[in-house]
Amino acid sequence: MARSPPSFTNLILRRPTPRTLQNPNSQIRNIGASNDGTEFNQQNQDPINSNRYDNQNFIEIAREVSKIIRTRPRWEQTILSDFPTINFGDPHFFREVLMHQKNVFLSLRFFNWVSSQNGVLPDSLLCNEIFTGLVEAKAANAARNFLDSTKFGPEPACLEAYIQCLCGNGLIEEANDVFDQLKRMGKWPSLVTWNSALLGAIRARRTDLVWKLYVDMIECGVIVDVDTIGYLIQAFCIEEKFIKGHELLRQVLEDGHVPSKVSFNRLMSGFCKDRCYNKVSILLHTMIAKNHAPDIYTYQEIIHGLCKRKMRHEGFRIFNDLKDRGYVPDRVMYTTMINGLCKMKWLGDARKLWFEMIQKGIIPSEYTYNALIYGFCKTGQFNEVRKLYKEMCDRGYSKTTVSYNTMISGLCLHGRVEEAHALFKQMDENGITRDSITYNSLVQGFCKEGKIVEGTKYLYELLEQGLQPTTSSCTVLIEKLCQLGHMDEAKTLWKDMQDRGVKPVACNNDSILIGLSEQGYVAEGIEWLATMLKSRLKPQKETFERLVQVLSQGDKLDDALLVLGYMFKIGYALSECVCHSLVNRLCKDNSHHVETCIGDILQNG
DNA sequence: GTAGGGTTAG
Repeated sequence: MARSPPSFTNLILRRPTPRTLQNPNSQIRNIGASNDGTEFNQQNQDPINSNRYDNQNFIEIAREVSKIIRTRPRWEQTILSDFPTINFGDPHFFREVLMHQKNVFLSLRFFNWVSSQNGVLPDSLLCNEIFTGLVEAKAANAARNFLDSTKFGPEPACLEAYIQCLCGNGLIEEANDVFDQLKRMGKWPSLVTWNSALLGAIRARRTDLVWKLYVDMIECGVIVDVDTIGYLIQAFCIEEKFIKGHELLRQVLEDGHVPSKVSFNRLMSGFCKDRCYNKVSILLHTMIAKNHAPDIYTYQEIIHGLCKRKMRHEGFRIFNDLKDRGYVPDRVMYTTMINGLCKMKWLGDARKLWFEMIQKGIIPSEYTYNALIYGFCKTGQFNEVRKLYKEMCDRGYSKTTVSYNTMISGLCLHGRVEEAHALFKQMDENGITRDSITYNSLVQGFCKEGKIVEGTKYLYELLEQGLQPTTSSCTVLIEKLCQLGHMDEAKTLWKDMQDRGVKPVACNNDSILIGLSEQGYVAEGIEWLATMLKSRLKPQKETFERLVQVLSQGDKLDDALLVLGYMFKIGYALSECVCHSLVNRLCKDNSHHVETCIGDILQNG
C-alpha cells in the first residue's frame, strides 16, 4: 500500500459544529476513506482555519495526547472533549502519537479506541508497527487478536518473529499455520525459527508436529544444527523411544557435536524408568567427559526416574548423598523426594524433609502440598490432611481437580466413601472439573462398600460425561453385581465395556461364571466356561473349585464331574478340602461309575 | 540472553 504524504489539513481544521459536539464520534467517522485524506470532512472544512495549525502544533498535540494516554487511567472518557477539533483517526497523527508512546500495549489501546469510534481502516504500515511491537513484547495472544481484527498482512520478517513468539507462548498450532502462510509466500524461515518451533512442539509434547516440522526442514534443504538434533532426541524421549534417542545422541557425539544437557537428562530419566541403570551411568560419564557438569536437573530426573520405577530407596540414597556432597536441593527436588517417600508410606521422613525445606526458606508449592497430602491420605491420617489442605488454601493455592482427587481416592481407600462423596459434590459447587480419576475413584469406593446402586449411578454419569471408565472400576462393579446375583446387569456391563474398548480382565469372566452357577443358571455357566476355554482364557483355580462345589452341593454331579475334567485338563490339581467334600458327596450317591470317578480324582488331586 | 524438572486411581 502506498504511503500517503503527510497532510495535516485533514487532521484538525474544523471548528466544532453543534452537531459534532453532541456526537463526538462524528468527528472521525470517515477517516481512512481515502488515502491522502483530501476528501475528509469536506463539508465541514473551514478554509479560514485550515492553516492555523502548523507542523509544530501538530507534534505538540500528539505529544500531549500521548502523555494523557500514559498518565490518565480513563482517558477514553475525556479525550474527545479535551481535543474537540482533533481528527484522531488520521494515520499521521496516529503515528505521531505512537512515536511518543513507547508502551505498545497503550498504543494498542489507543488503536482499539480509535477503531471502535468509527471502524477506521488503518494503513498497513501502522499495523505493522503495532504488530511488531506486540511480537517484540512477546504478547502472542494480543498479536494474534490484532492480526485477526485488522486482517493486514505482515512482512515475512515480522511473521518469522511472530512464529517464535507464538511458539514461546505454547500456541503451536497457530505457529504451524503461519509456517504454511510463509510457505505460500514462497519464503522460508531461518534455522532459529525452525528450532523455536521444534522447541514449542516439544514443550507441548506434540511429537507429531516435531516430525512434521523436521520433514519440512529437510525438504527445504535446511542445514540443521546441534540444537535441532537435541530436540529430536527429546522427541524420542517423549515417545519413550529411549534407545533411538540414545542412538541419535551417539551419532552427533561422533560427529563432534554435543547437544544440550536437557537431552542427556531426558535420556537418563527414561533409562531409569526402563531400569537400564548401566546406560544411565554411561550417559552420566559421557556428560562429564563432554564438559557438561550434571546439575540439579540431572539428578532430579534420575531421582524421579528411580521413584517412578519403585526404586525409591535408591532415589532417597542418591538424594541424601547429593546433600552430603554439597548440592542444595531446590523446591522441585524436595517435592520429588517427598512424593517418593509418601509412596513408600515413609511419612516420618517425608515430614522431616518438609520441615527441612521450609527451614531453608523454600515455600512448598502446590505440587509439594499435594504430594504430602497424598501421603497422609494413603496412611489414613485425615486430621493431618485437613490441616494441610487448609494451610494450602490459605497460601492462595486454589482448589484443584488433583487435590480433590487425591482426597477422594484416599477416603475411598479407607472405606470412607460418604466423606468422599461429600467432597465430590463440593467440587461442583466450587466449579472444579471432575475427570475420569474423580469418577473412577468414587465408583470403586462405592463398590468396595457394596453400594452398587451408587457405584452404577456414577459409572453411568462418567460415561455421560464422555469419560473413559477404567478396567478396575468395571471389574469391581462386575464382581459386586455377580456376588449379589444381578447377572443380567453384570453381563450387560461386561459387554458394554468391551464395546467401549475397555480392556477386559480374565477375572471378570470368573466372577460371571461363579455368579451364574450360584444363581442356578448351570447350563449357561457351563456354556460360559466352554466359551472361555475356547478363547484360551484360563479361569482361576479357585473359580473351578467354587464351581465344582456349587454344582455338587446342588446335586449336579455330572456337571461337577464335567467341570472337574476341564480343570484337570488345564493342569490344576484339586485342593484337599474340595477333594474331601466331593468324594463324600459321590459316596452318598450310588452311581455306577463312582469308583472310576474317585480313582480319577485321587490320581489328579 | 541461560533451556530443562515435580502432584491424583488401577
